[in-house]
Amino acid sequence: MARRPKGPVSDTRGRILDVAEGLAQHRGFNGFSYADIAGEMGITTASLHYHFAGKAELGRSLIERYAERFAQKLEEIDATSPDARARLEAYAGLYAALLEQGRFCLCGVLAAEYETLPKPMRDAVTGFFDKNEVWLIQVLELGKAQGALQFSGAAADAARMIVAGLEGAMLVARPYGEVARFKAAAVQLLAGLARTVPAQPQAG
Amino acid sequence: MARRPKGPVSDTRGRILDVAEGLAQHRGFNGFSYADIAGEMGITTASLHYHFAGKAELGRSLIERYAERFAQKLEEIDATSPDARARLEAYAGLYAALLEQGRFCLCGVLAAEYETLPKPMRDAVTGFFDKNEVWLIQVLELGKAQGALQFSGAAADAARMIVAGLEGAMLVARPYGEVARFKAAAVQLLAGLARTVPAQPQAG
DNA sequence: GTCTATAGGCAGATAGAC
DNA sequence: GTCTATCTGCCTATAGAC
Repeated sequence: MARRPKGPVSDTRGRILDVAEGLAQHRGFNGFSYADIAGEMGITTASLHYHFAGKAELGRSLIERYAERFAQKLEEIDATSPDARARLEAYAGLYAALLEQGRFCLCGVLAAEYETLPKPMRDAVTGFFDKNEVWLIQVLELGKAQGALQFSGAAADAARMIVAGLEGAMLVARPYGEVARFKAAAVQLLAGLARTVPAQPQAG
Repeated sequence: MARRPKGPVSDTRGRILDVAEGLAQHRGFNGFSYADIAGEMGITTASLHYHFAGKAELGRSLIERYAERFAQKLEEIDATSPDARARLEAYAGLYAALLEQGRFCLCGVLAAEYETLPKPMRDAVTGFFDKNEVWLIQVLELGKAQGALQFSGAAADAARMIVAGLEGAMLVARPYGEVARFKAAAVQLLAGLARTVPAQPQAG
């Protein structure tokens, strides 16, 4: 498993996706053009059309590669951290790492312009969130069984709150250009799930 | 106070803003054009330019009106709910009401395309979030004093988590078109701040 | 695979009549 | 205040040479 469908055949395709991903993360899908990609790469827009029939197809590939890589990182977390709480922190760490690279969650950005996206891209975006949710549910249920995590209600609701909280923290941190804003919100968010709270141990 | 700078002089200006606001919320600022507004209103783009010199100025007016109205609603909450927890719930209710009208937070959408926005719009967006934060800090500190709310760390961090959580819940609910998704996440979020938790009273 | 050249459409914006 | 007419520039996309 984990074998790549495409080898490093020409890798122009990959470099196009690299550039496009950065542009999409920073400017949104409606905020960049083929000319922007071509300009940054030193090629022409006609060349881009050789690799991707149109912007819609490029966009779909963009999300699919992004989601694939994200899923790989989740697998790595599973393999590295047996503890549910550590897994959650590593999960938040994926978002923080993005911000520290001066990037943002591609699907968070695309969610904001969801209605303008071509259908294949829309499906890929929800697919990404669905996968995140499934993974988080499994972590949350493990954590509950381990006695390391607590939450009221269904694991699915808690999972959605985590995705929402992290995506939102990233979204709001963006205008300020402050990674610290994201981190403070993330800590605050996960603190609500930790069973042993370090702060005021107010026995009722 | 609270006197409007402009009376209902011609109100074409206001109707333009109404239409543009809906378009911006649904498609993002880069996802609609003067032609879209004009088409929806049954006028021409030249007429739009009479009321707003350019799209940048229109955008700035859009945010300013939005922020003004939001601030008014916060004042109404202050006047209506003396209790801090009720205020927080009313605050989340503002977001829920937007979604139920099939709308989204204008500034949340704009935050996602922040880097592409003209400078005056960027300042207006951060101004909106700043105002939210200031209001929330005051509510959180009141709640702490009342003994109705609890949170670890600074009130400012908790405030930012609330804004992030609600904006994120709205963002992620959007691709699914499910208001319930937002509400579940919001409840989950505020539950972490309530001092008396209704769920498992697990005395440790 | 990459190029030049170009099509056809839409963007934001302006001049000037009414 | 709203219109017609028009400009310039950028957009995605294609044809066809190399």
